[in-house]
Amino acid sequence: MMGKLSLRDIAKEAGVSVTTVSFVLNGKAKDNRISDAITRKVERIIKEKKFTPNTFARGLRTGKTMVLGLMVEDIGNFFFGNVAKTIELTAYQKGYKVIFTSTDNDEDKAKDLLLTLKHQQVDGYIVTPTAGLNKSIAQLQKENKPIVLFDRYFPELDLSHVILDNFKGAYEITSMLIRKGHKKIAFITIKSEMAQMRDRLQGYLASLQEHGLDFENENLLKLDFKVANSGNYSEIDHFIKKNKKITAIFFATNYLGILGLESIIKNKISIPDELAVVSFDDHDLFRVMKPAVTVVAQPIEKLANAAINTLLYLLESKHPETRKIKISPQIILRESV
Amino acid sequence: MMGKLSLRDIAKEAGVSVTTVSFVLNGKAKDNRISDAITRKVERIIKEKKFTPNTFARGLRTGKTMVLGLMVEDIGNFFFGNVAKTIELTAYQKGYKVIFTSTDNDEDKAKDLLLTLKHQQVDGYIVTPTAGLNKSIAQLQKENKPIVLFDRYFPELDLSHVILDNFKGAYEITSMLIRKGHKKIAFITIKSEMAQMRDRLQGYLASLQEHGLDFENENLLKLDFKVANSGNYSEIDHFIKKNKKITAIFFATNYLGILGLESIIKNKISIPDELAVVSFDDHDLFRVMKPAVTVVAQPIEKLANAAINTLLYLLESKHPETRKIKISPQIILRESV
DNA sequence: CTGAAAGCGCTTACAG
DNA sequence: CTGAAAGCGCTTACAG
Repeated sequence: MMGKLSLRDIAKEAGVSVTTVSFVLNGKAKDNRISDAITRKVERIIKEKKFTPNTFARGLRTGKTMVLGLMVEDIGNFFFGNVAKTIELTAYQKGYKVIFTSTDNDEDKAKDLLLTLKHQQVDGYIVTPTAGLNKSIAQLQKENKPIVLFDRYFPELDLSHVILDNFKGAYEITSMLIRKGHKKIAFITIKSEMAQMRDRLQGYLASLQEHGLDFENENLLKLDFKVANSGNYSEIDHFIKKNKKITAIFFATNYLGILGLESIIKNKISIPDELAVVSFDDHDLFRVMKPAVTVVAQPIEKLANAAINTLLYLLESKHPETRKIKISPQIILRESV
Repeated sequence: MMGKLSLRDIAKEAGVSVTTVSFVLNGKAKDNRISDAITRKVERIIKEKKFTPNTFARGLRTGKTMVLGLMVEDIGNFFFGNVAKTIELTAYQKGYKVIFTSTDNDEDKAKDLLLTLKHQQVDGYIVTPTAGLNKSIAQLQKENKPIVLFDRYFPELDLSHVILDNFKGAYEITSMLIRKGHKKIAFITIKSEMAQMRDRLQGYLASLQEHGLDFENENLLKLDFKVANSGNYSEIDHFIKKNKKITAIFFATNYLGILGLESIIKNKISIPDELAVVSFDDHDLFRVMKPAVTVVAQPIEKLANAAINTLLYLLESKHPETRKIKISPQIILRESV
């Protein structure tokens, strides 16, 4: 009795053809000059019977699936989990479903997942790319699939993307440290070719230069991380013990910051008196701990909504243009500086 | 050129009928006595052309969608985010896609989302129910939809579920505190009728009783929380300041624990010397902070895999039986006791 | 202002 | 051992 209704049933009930019902259902009644009286009658019956059209018949016919594919690094982490949540919400309001996958920053896995999404015939993609994914993405682009890169992008591809203004965030927080009198500011980051990590480093360097400070190579630590939290604590610990001259440390990601804090606490270095600490990306820990840590925060909802709205634009526009969006980060001042 | 292939194209290429191709595709070649030679030829062509059958045509025809609906409290939090990730992975390996939704513990939203999932015609459900969702769930059950409740359940419904053994976790960690000599143990929880919160309280009470300790009402705090992190810090702060006699606090959820730690740190109470602290649910913060916090952890992968495997069993079995699974929690001893 | 009918790409009962 | 054909429930170009 439930879910077994078809257009034909509604048509019979209303005494009209399935064509008419279909037009009403799709808001094309006006365009096809269906009379108001009939439109209203059909609408009433649809409501009464709680009729919802069969997704598969519709998908088969139109080639549209109303499903979007979301590929993130790790749906289990705070940032991407909340991004997914926001995207899902907005997508649902527009009638789209979202299926998601986690790459764990593994290039081969990411390539596979992209193919899987393609086989699902998703209508559009929001992708947090791994390194090396540019070819697969370019292929998808060639097939005219609407696609939005998120959090990272490939400078060489002319594709819509939504990213944080990493340069600006790093620049501003470094400048803030300098204004507070710090001259020896360490920067701890990961070895990565991805644009967002490069931009953070550039922001740090630009701020030093602009303020007439020399960059000292011994103040830069580049760690070998494949995945967030895979981390090796001892290198950071060693670096902190060795570099007694630095008065401030800027961690380029939150998991680096957490590792660093572990080391700083263990070495009984007092924050912020002996050492000021700032980090990219907010985290519960930074907010709750004493002293709380100053961060460059990513406005999650803003980023997520920019991504889904860009994708919806690409889907709905006949001749869409590439949109490249940079969201300004938000500096949250806390007690660690 | 891509994705435009149909059964007919493969059939033409192989010089057989679409029927034959369909049988091969669905592993029914043997049953229908298709010759090995032809089977292999068709398989080769399918592979060469990278043919994948149209999901919608298949769904329309079979009524199966190969999509599962996952409804959690909040995909953005650590626990549910990682549950979703594990479920997604196992489901994909079995050829199912997963669409997810977050209820934010809002009963009306949950009801709505359940209907939405139904309209998507998902093949099965994994649901973290909110209070008051029993009727909607019962309705779904009446329609013979495979459904697994997760994290919480309705004692009055005979439905498959996968939950943590909350009673056992609370009982064991309370007993551990008592063995360490604590006699005044506070329990801070939320006002909730859901079984899992009740079981935690019961575990705490049972342990006190078993060890000959009287339950004292002033040691129990029940807070009015609708959603995780909506929290009102001042009540906890007030409770901690007021109850000077307690030597240990057991927080019934991790967000309560985090709020509590904020208060304890602010009041400069020393852990574990003046006050031992334990919490239900692990969290990054509990692991990293000094002193690290002892917790009753939920084995996320075990829980998630039990849920998806139960659902797959319900989907694949002709006459499935209800499965009610309790997973044992894991006590992680850290420095806070 | 409205309807009859083709066709999207599958699966499967039936016929041989 | 294999194929012709119906039908799942829609959308829409076409005819009136």
